[in-house]
Amino acid sequence: MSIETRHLRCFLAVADTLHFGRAAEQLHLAQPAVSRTVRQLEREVGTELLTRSTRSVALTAAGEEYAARARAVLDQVGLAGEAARNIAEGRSGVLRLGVTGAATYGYLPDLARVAAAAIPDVRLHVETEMLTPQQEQALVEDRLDLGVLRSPVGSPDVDHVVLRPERLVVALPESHPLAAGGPDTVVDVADLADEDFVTYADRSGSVVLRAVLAACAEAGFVPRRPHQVTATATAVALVAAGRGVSLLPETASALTLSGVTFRPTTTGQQLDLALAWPAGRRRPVVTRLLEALHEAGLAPRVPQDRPGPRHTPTTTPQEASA
Amino acid sequence: MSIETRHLRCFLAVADTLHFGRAAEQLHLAQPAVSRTVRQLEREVGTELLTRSTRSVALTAAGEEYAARARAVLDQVGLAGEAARNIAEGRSGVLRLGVTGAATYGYLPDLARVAAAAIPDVRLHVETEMLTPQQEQALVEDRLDLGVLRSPVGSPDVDHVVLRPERLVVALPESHPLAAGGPDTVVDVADLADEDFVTYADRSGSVVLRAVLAACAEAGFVPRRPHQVTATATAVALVAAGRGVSLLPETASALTLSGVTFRPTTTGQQLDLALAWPAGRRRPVVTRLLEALHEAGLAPRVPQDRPGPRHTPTTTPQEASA
DNA sequence: GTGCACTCATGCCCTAGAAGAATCAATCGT
DNA sequence: ACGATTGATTCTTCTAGGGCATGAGTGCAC
Repeated sequence: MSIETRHLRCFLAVADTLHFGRAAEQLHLAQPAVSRTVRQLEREVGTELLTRSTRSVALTAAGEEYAARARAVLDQVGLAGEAARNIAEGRSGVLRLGVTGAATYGYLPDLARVAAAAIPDVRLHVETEMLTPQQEQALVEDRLDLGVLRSPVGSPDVDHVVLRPERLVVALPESHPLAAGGPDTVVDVADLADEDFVTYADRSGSVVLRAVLAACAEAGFVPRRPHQVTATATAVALVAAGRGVSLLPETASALTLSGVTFRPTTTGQQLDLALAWPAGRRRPVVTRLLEALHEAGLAPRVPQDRPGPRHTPTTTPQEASA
Repeated sequence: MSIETRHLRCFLAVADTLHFGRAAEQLHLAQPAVSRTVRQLEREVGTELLTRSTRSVALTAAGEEYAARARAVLDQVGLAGEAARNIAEGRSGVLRLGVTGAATYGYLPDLARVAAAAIPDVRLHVETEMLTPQQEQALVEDRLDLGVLRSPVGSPDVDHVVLRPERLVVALPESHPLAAGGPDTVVDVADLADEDFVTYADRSGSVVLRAVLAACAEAGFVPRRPHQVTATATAVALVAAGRGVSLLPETASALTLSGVTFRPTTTGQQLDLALAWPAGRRRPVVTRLLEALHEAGLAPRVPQDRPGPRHTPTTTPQEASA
């Protein structure tokens, strides 16, 4: 046999009242049951916790210590349940978030602010510079809870909601002739034909890269791409250094580096910033965040999670909270 | 019904193996029992902890959190038992110690050193300047575990062992004529007849005061006592300030203050420094300390605690460990 | 000092509920 | 499509936790 919380509750009742009968009453038990249960506990612990002398009861020094710890244990059991419920109902917990390059600067700060305000006890685990397909896979494999990515979303096991249509803007060195006009001066993509381009690297599936190449093709040229980067900040830094120009989603213009100016462009290419989650097993904390974002005007209304494919978690479950 | 450690162990086994059958095996139970117990736990906690899909099992986020906390709870239950056993076997715990005035300086430091060395996890709660009868009463009433006091011990409910016979020494201002000789020069008590004496106050039962008065009577005079103090250090300080002389137990001479010299005296009065504990309920930590003191040559051999009067703890039990 | 009242322990019995066995249902892989 | 695997369900069995009656020890009253 081993120690059950029943034993602890019983012992604590006696420790509080210093009276078996009174303790029994308090526990809605008969006195002999209390006697036996406490004795079992002592036997299990391996030492006397109470000094009984048919007329009175006192705690031994060991019993004092044990009582304090037993109380802590019962508290912890209660708190554990509360913590679990909080997580289950989205009031706390780790939210594993993936973010594409540009959205890190134009959307993540707002999201983080809303999350902190709406969910008292949320901890964000953010992975940035994740391409859309990477995020999709991570969502399906339960390595992410929520992705900030660009549609189109391919996987049927990932649900998403479009946040806003985005145009491509051009990042120009401040000294560039095309940056001469006011901030609203629209730059014709065709005028960039002779520029060096800073683009994302040819990793598989960058939605932005595809849009950039399409915009250039639309304007009738294939961009020269001497500089290829994997992080948005690097692209902007290279532009600031005068190494070329870069077509980026609007959100990237939040990343203001001295020496860089952003201008709207003529391209019809459109990028959709979106939030995505695993279909059918959207975490409550995600649902709560989506609602908060909606209320803050940072996301559209999002319906209940559809039952979805209930994909059996195959490999890695959620990582343990450290 | 409420949550028992049985539920936690069951759940943790499943959380570890992610397999009900395997968990059952590990727990020496049949699979259905595990199923039911985990379900009970979930019902009790109020939320799903596991995602089951007949082919596989995974923890929910709430389950991850709960598992971590449940593990902590079981650990704590184990540690609580260990802590209790340690206290019961005298390897740790609070030792409430009373010390008479002079012994604070001549014996307590040694005792504290030995205690720290012999008992890994002991905490001393020391009350100093306690007169012998005060200590006796505190021992009987379970407000002290061990007293450093002076025999004779009156109460039959207090056992004691004499540490050493002590002579009275005289504390003299450095400039005093009697302090002229070497440190071994014996001072005749009769020569102090015309001095101002610094003595303990006339509180009831100071063994030292009684011995001092007896020594003076022996030498044929009644001391003039313009200064009465309640703390040994104060007495020595007053002597240092040249306000008088003081007869003190040898142990007090460990309290070297500049301006004070100690000299042996001719008096036959004897004081016994002793260790005392409540008869019949000597705490294990005390027993252990007594043994250690014996091994260090700081106390005589002390026998097992006699069964004693097994005095029912009437009023205050041991104070809770803070 | 004797008796009474109080309180914790013990023995016996009973039943609630925990565990086992057999079976079902769902899902994945071949 | 079928078999293998695995968790859930049902029914039965039996353990052990709880109640009742009682005993034993102790302090208190008179």
